[in-house]
Amino acid sequence: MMRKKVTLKQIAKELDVSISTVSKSLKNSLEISEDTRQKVQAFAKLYNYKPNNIALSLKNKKTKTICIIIPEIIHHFFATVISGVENVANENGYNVLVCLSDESFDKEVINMEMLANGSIDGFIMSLSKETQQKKDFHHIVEVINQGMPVVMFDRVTNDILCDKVIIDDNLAAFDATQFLIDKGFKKIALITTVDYVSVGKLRTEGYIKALKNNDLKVDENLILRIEDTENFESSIENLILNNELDAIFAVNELFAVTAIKLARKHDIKVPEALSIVGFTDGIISKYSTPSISTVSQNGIKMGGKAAKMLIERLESEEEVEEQYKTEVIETELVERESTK
Amino acid sequence: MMRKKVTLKQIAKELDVSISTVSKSLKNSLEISEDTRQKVQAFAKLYNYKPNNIALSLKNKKTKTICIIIPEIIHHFFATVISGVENVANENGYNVLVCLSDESFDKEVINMEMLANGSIDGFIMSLSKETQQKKDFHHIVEVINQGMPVVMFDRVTNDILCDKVIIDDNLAAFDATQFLIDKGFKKIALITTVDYVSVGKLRTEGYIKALKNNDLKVDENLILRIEDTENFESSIENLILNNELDAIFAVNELFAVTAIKLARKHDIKVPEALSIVGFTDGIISKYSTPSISTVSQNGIKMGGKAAKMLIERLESEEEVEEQYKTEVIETELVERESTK
DNA sequence: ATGTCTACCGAAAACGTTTTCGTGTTGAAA
DNA sequence: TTTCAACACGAAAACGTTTTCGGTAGACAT
Repeated sequence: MMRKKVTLKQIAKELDVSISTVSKSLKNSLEISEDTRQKVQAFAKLYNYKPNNIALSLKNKKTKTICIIIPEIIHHFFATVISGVENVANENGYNVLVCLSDESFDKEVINMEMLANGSIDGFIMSLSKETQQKKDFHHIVEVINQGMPVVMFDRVTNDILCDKVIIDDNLAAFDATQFLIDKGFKKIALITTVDYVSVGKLRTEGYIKALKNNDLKVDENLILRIEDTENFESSIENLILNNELDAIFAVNELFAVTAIKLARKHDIKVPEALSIVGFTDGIISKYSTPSISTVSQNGIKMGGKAAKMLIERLESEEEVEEQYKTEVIETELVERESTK
Repeated sequence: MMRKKVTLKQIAKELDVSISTVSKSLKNSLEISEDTRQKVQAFAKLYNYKPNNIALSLKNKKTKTICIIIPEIIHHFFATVISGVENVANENGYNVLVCLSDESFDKEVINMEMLANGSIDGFIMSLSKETQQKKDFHHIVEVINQGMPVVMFDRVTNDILCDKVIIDDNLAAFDATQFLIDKGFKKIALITTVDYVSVGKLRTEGYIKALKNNDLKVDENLILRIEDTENFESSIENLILNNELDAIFAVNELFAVTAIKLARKHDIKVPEALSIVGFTDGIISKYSTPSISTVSQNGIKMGGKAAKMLIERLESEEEVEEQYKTEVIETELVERESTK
């Protein structure tokens, strides 16, 4: 019952023809007589012959596999990106290798070096926090210099020339803040990350720009920058208690939902007494109570676009080079129950 | 600046030695003189030589890659499983290819056939709903018969002999129901899936067993079986309104959180007037308000175990065969705010 | 008999490794 | 001087393909 995979060589031997003949027959080459072709094809079908992908990869110098490196798969946003990548990759006959950097620089480097040796045709990646902090991108540069295309998404850097797909974090944050201002709120706090996280920094800038644009003064006391390792609950609690806030703009779901929880803890009603806007339209925003108004970044679309760009570069054959593009995926403010 | 990967052949030519000599030198073979070794190694380092993985795969008939096929990556539980798989895979030098079946039988088949031709060393998979419904497992049987190991997890089937890792869905549901009974609740409803979803069926059985065990009668009106495509909100709403329920046991997070939302809509307070227990400890349960008491199935552990079993089989060399094991991962009832 | 054309097929190279086996050179022992 | 081991290295096969380039046989015309 246990039938190992059959190879061209075995078929050739069995049928007493050459390997070439078998190969050509299976490809319906006209070089081979009708008779022989039929015979070979019948035999191949009987034994369920399928060409060995590895051998093909070696010959073609193409693996039809792309790798996506992300910091965390647990984050809903990254999961949707993978989903988007997988979709268009599959449509184009590519497989997707998933690597998790775990926000670690070393893991990112190891993964890239390990795979840049023929295993895959190209990378799609979002930088780990540690990499963004160190600003060390040599591993990426090296890969690109070897001629392997890289597409970066979401957490990108200007220090690397390659295709990118991002959202306009600055604008999205600007719009979200403006949305709160338009509702008449004056004291609008910001819960953000430390500045080395590229998207956090951009969103902070957007927030500030919106305030200035409306002649509201920027109060540093209302800006809470949260370190990654920090236990941030008490910081947020203080922010809420020490200021009579009208609204909060949080740069991710977790910060937003935590703010809601802590507000409720102190009997501050959301949205009646405090409005909250988050960032990233994930599970939390949709199912929390109240559900959270948030900036939706379409991960599926981002992943799909990134995959499309990568595959186009892979198949455009030979280096149109230096025509790197940065695609901006539009965001959308979805209004839910946490704002009034 | 653009330096393509260097091969043994190129090094050999450059240094005017044979390919064999280069290969052996890099492996520090004693066959080669100290002098030559140094020379070759220096040159290789200079040109950043790394062996080509594809060539190695072809030679060794091992790719050091395993594939995990899941129905959906968006589901938090599956994301955690991937995370677990990735961890132990990486520790053992394996890469992880992720395929999404999208709950579709055809995609599952295509993916497996596509990859079973040398691209990977083994599969870890959870069945798609459609596959479970059709009960057609020929693609999996074929792969196994080719000698490629398969580990199934979570959504498994008795029709296939292979390693498996599951939770005791029946027992977990039993315990959850018993937990509600112990609190003195009599009218306990069940929100579950249709029976062809293996885990849904098992959980339903556990619920029934617990009721019977406590001499509570099983009321079919209190059992809501939800079709996949169905818009289930109104069904749940009816369930809640037409019965004076004490508690609800839901077989997944989504059902649980929806029940909470609908109860609140009709001013039924959770947990004061209605207690709710869910299944799967994901984002929703943790961050919903009230947070949801739920059966936690440790996805990381499940994925890790599955990967471990697969890798052990891959490396145990040659068919200890037919010693298939089924590992049961223990679950845990985490008590939160949705029960009193 | 010679030449040419076509139909059909096989040998071999190539992709990049690893490994077995052989071979030539050296120096020392007999 | 002969013999033999030790040493250093290379040739070649193998993994499974695809593809180019010949080559042979027969048919037909000259």
